[in-house]
Amino acid sequence: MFELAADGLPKRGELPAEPTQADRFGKARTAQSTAVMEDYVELISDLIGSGGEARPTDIARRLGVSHPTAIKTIARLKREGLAVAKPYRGVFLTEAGEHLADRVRARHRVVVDLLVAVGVPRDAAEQDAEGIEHHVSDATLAAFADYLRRDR
Amino acid sequence: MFELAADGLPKRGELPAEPTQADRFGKARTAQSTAVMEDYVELISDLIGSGGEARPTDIARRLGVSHPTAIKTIARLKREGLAVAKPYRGVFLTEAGEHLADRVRARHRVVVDLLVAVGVPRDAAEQDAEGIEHHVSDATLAAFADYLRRDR
DNA sequence: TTGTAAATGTAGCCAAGGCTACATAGTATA
DNA sequence: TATACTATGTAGCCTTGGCTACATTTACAA
Ligand SMILES: [Mn+2]
Ligand SMILES: [Mn+2]
Ligand SMILES: [Mn+2]
Ligand SMILES: [Mn+2]
Repeated sequence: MFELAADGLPKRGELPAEPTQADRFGKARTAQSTAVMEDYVELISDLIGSGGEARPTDIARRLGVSHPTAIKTIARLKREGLAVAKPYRGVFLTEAGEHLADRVRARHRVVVDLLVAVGVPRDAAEQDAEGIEHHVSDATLAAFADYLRRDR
Repeated sequence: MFELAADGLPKRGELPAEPTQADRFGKARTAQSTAVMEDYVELISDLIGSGGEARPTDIARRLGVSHPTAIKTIARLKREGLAVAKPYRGVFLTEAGEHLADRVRARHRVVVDLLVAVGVPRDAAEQDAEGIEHHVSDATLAAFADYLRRDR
């Protein structure tokens, strides 16, 4: 079974060898696994930025999930070093969490703007961006930003 | 708790009332839950279309997952009426599965083309499309197609 | 201050989608 | 045909991210 890439085509020789279809699917799965945490840190940052505090109940309502679900995901954020929270006090972001929130928010905005710029109706753009954003790589994000700069 | 939308803004009165942030997150989660099945039916259709048969081992290798994982997901496809398979025979798509595969394949192509058209490098476009495609609504897809028609 | 409502937390369940280890069935070859 | 390799299937485990039901804590108002 050597000398055959996963898509069935013969390898052309030396490495690095272009990414296989399996690589692409794997990366898409990885991106997906970070999507929930990205939405949480973005939302927590927004809540703190506007109202002052991010309570689990508010987070749950805004995300449309039950409060135990929100609490469990917040526990994961803490485990991963993105947030801190003490019982009955609000949730706060660590430095790492803030940085992630900033990047996620910027990317969200660029994705919506790009969609609108190519003609997607505002509502659909807002809706679809919520999922699309988590699969936009740095290279694609840069291309989107370039396009928007050229376009306007 | 009446008269307040989930984002804290007062409702303007009659229905339908614009989608809340919670609605958007919810729909993004729904889209995600269909992503794996979409990739499977597209791949099964491709394998049958080119080689003639879609064996669980080939499916697993192309997706970059273990074969038990592939078999379990194929079982789900059968449960949902998208595929049929008998032990030690290949996997086949039902009418519904074929239709889904056709739509998914078309959408995949449009997404890649759109990304390339706005300036995303080919590699990044191929990669990111694998995740993005599952979050592109019909409205957005139509806008993409329009853009491509205008553009070229 | 005391009583109630809201917020928070805990326990325990589920399905999806991963995995490894092992068993069985088919296929090809010596 | 006997044997070995490959493909398929099964069992059992894990994590994520949902949920409901119930317990506890806090905040607020009477
Ligand atoms: Mn999102
Ligand atoms: Mn977002
Ligand atoms: Mn895909
Ligand atoms: Mn695809």
